[in-house]
Amino acid sequence: MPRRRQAVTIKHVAADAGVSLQSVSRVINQQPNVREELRDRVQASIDKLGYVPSIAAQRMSGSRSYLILAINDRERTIADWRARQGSDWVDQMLLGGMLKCAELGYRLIFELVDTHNDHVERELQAAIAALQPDGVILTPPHSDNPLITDLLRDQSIPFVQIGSRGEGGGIPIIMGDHGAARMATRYLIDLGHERIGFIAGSPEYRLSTWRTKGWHEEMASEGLPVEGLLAEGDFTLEAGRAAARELLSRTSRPTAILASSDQMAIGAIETVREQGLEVPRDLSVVSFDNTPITRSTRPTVTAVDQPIAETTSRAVELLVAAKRGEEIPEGPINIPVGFIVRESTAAPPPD
Amino acid sequence: MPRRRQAVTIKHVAADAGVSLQSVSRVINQQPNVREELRDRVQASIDKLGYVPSIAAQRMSGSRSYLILAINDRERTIADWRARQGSDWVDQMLLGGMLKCAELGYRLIFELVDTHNDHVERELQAAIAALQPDGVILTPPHSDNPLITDLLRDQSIPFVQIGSRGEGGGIPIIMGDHGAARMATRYLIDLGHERIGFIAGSPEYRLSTWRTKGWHEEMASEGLPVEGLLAEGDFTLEAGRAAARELLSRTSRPTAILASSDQMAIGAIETVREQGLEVPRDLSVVSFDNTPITRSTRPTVTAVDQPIAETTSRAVELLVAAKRGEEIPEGPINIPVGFIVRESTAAPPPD
DNA sequence: GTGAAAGCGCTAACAA
DNA sequence: TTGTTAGCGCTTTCAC
Repeated sequence: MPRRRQAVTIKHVAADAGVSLQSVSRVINQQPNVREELRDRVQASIDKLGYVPSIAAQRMSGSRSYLILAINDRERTIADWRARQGSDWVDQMLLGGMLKCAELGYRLIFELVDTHNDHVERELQAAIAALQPDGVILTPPHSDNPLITDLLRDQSIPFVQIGSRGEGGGIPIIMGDHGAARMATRYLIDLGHERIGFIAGSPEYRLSTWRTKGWHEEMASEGLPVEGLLAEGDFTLEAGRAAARELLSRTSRPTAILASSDQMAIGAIETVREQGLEVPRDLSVVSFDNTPITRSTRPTVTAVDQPIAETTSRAVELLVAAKRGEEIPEGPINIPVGFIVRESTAAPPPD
Repeated sequence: MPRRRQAVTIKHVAADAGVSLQSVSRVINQQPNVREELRDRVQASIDKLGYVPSIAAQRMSGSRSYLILAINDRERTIADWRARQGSDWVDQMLLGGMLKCAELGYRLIFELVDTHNDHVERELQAAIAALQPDGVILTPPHSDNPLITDLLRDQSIPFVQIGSRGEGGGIPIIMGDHGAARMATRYLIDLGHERIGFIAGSPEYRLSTWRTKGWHEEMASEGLPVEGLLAEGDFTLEAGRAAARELLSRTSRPTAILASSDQMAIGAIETVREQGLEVPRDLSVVSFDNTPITRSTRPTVTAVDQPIAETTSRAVELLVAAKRGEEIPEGPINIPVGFIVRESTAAPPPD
């Protein structure tokens, strides 16, 4: 392989425009103190030669790499990809993140990091050392991992903590989990349900607690009981089945179930069906996530929509703003969720 | 923002091990002419200090960037992401590509490029100039775009053409479209079908032609007619509906339909149903792709499985091998497809 | 087998 | 407002 050099460098542009390297650099970086005439001349040369700065070189000398690193949990992500069950979390992150990055002249690099590894830090550190990103986007369950947040804070790399209230020193963004759980519970209450079961997600994810709390509060606000109506799962289909079996075995069985993931909701629906009941006639089901599968099952599933694309887009914006030294709003940023009513919910059966 | 420097550089390692920068570089790059004793000593320092080379610096001086660029069609990809219909093409590419890259010490960068743009070259050129990738993975419909292949060839950047027979000068990889279409057609013939309709994909994709040819040949091999049994679509659900309407309007209506995408198959199923027919009782349907949705519709869809992850994985291997100057096999590499039988196929109805 | 020197493309700091 | 200088971290010569 021949050693490949940049086809058009800043030198070519400088020569073509008859100015110094510095002036070209200033134009590229939209810095002040450049006369308009000179700026135009340089820009013309850039366009003419089709010059694009090498991010490697920019990173080498300057303080920016124009790279944003988005971190996801390796095990879980690969499992989702392999399962091919239509979880589009990654796609939605790319949708929001890549487009916003492109808009701002950045590039999104997607990385997998293993939470359940003693070497989380080493792994992350390696990615950081290799890429020198200008910012990092953390997703659950990494968002609140102190090994990770400490590392980033120590190196003063701006980072966003998605699904975190922000104890780690990063910029916290949440997708209204608490409010969403209340909203979904309220929807079921308004349909006439009184015994509403809740299948929580794994406690490793903070949002699990927030959602549980939201459900709990909304129930309490109506004076409805929650005793025996809470089960826990790990977001998987199988967990949904098990949790549903548990909830249905109670003497006073729920007429509705709110599940912390689409997969758990679908597992629950299957279990309900196995017990000779019908959704939504005998029991309503609402899920969290709103992945594509909610639209193709029978019945289709009423779901809380996680605004992942918008959240990631916002995350990129915030990181770039932080890098530029702009003001970042105080406190967790809350991206409002959606609620999509489909076929899996109805009024409870008459007693 | 403070100017952030590499925490541990090659200098630190060199100092720690008491050798020259050069020797450290040689160890990192596994070059010959290093005594084992020295190699071990350097490696120990690397591990101790947690040193990871900066790819920016590597790229600056050397000939490698350790970056592989995967190019997808912008418009189509974003439309898929927005539609949230569960297409997991991107995920499968990442699954195969990222894991193989990680294994080989590379990094996969995912990029979107607009085919229907006069500036394809500019866009691609910009990505190349900015990132200086060691290799590029082209996916349809980019794979055979001469604007793109010429550009890459001129710059002697190794590239893989997925879904191409390789006229562009890159490494061609195909996912057995021709054989897969024959196989699927054969499956239907063996079930007893004689009038098998085919919904082709848009001709912009070469694989559309290959599949059509495969179907045609298999039909011919049995002496079965194809007249009035071919319709064309653009892979979308709506196109599937339209194509199915067309096929069903023919005097001698098919008893089975082979569609070039899952979405078109589902569109076809909906149309079939609207006409008062039932799948698979009155008409069988087979699709190409095997995206998650095939498993959650009613009936579930029998499908040709596109081995996207494996293909991408292989693509990365080949690019790295090419970069190393290793021998690349002649002729298109064919990754075998799978065939998943589900509920949408059965014997044809009695006359 | 090992080390020293030059330079990749760009920007920060300073000088003019 | 503009240009000059000195590196960034690494690899490629080319000496030894």
